[in-house]
Amino acid sequence: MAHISDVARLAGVSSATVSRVINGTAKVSEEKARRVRKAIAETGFNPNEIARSLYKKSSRMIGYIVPSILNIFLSEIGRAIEDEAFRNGYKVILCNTDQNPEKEAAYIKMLSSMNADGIIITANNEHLDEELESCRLPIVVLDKSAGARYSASVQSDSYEGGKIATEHLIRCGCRKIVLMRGPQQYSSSQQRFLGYVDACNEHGIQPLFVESGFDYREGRDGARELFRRFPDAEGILAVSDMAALSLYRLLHEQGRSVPDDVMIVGYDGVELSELMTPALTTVAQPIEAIGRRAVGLILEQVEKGKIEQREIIFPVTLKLRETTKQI
Amino acid sequence: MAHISDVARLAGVSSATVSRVINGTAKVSEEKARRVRKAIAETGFNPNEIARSLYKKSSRMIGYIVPSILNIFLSEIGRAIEDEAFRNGYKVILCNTDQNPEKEAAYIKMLSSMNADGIIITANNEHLDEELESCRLPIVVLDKSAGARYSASVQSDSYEGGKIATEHLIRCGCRKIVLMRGPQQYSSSQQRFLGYVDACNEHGIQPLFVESGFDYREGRDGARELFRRFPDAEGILAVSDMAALSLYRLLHEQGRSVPDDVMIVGYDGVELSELMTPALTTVAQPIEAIGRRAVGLILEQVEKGKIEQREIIFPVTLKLRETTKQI
DNA sequence: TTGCTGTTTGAAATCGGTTTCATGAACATA
DNA sequence: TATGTTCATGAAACCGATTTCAAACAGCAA
Repeated sequence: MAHISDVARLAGVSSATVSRVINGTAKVSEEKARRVRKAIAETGFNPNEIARSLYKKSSRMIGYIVPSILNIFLSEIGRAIEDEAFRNGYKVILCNTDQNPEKEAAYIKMLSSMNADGIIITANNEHLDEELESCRLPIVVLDKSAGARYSASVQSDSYEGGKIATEHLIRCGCRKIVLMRGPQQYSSSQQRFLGYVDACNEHGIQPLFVESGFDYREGRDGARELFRRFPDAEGILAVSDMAALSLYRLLHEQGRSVPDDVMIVGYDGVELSELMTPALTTVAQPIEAIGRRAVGLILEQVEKGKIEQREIIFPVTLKLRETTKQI
Repeated sequence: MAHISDVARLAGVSSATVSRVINGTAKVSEEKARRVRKAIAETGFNPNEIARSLYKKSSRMIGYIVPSILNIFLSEIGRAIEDEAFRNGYKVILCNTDQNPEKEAAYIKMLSSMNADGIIITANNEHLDEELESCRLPIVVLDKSAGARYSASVQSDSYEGGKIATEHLIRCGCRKIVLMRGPQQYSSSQQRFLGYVDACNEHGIQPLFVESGFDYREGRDGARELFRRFPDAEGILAVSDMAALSLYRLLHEQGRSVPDDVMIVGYDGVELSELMTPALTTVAQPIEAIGRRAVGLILEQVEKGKIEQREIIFPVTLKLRETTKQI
């Protein structure tokens, strides 16, 4: 691999001049600039990003820390993050934690020692606060947990999401509506629960719920619990689209028909929700916008050089499809 | 952030000694080692990985280059790669190319300039060969394309996959079997096609096929084409589990019942295949093993310091579920 | 021609680690 | 006691860029 000094020698200039031509950081005579460009082309010089990072104290990397990349919602957000980062000359480090606190801590430490420029994180672990506190990076959380230190949060309106989904089921004629409630350490789960409860109260309906995690497997467990406790549920608010998939499967096994016997509203609005059969009525989050904005906030903080707290909340939309039926 | 020199000063030793204690690269007297460890704890010293990488010419990073992380199969493999990499102290850079040759080239260049230790790639782009050629990194391809330069390939037995899936449909009584054929620049697609054709020929059946890409959307287009050309298909070999999902949806819309009117066999064996309704009969690839092995091969080449060609082929298994029915 | 200003330019310092290499201490051997 | 050997240790070189700073140079006025 050619070094900057090779280019400099070939062009008959100093490496400082080569650096200036590459980065446009100072004026270089047209004559020398031409020679440098020629030498770069001839040697196929590709500046060593590590050396650059060492001096600049920035590696143009953003860490994306998630419990599991198998969570389709998080992977769709990851897709948007990667795209926006790439557009801006940044790379994304994928950090899958399996909800393992040690892995989370290790990744945060690692990102900081790699001069990463920021962290985008979804994690419900209180132990993390300490780690996040000690690292000076801009941190954008996608799930504001109560006391955590972070520079910004990007979310969608979970209260509204819980509320409109519930109201929709009520309009569909459901009276016995059960919420699969997400882990309550996430503020989004709390908000959604509140929206649900408020909608119920406004219509004189008794709020009912079971606890559930977000992924396929946890969703299935949550659904089993739900059927045991509320075998006569008429409408179900799933914790996620993936959980809705598991839920539907269980209903199907029981010979119950959707939406005629039971109605389902999913959450997230992942691509899959539209493609599954039956197509899932769901509360869609603006996934693309969330991912892009998260990156945007990191870059903003990097440019400004200072960390200032921001909270972004996007609106959600209800997608009416085949797992609910309005009368 | 504390530097190694701060630790050295506090412990009353040189930074060389601190480095030796951290890395265990040479003997240090127990007395000094103790002082160093104490100083590290007191300062909260976290070695700068970038500085280390610069000298060592290794950043302990592996690039994972894929057309789209939204492809569940690739994201499940990515999960295994991330896990295995982390176990070995490596990080994974997520490189989503959207099949965009420029993005692919940019990522390869970037990984090489970052002193990455290897690349794991799924890409069908011939233009890439040039880029891959010029970078000295170990490269593991997950889809050996004909002439590309790579150090190793990890795949599963696509010929066998195509064959057993076809034989299964034949055993189920299908005579009119259509293959959704994947892009033929992938050797895996070619092999699967061959397995399909051979199975057909052995049973005196006319091979039929349409072209299709792997993801939801491309799968839906492929499925539409299939129904136009072969409205009376009895059995369909989907190009992927995700395509099978789209396919099922279309059949459902047409009021055709699965498996009674038409049977479907998916491909890949992603988690979703088991959870969708009806559960998908599919040819399962050993996803976990493929991901782990790919990382293993990279690490092997890094240790040996030399690149030697290897080709790994894992066996596939047929998962019998609800979209086919043996008579 | 001299003196002044303003711009190009390269030598050297810098980023923060790791490793080499020379030194000196400790110990064994003659 | 003199000599050889082993081993822990720190100063300095190194990785490959970027940036600082002072010198060289060009342009212009007097």
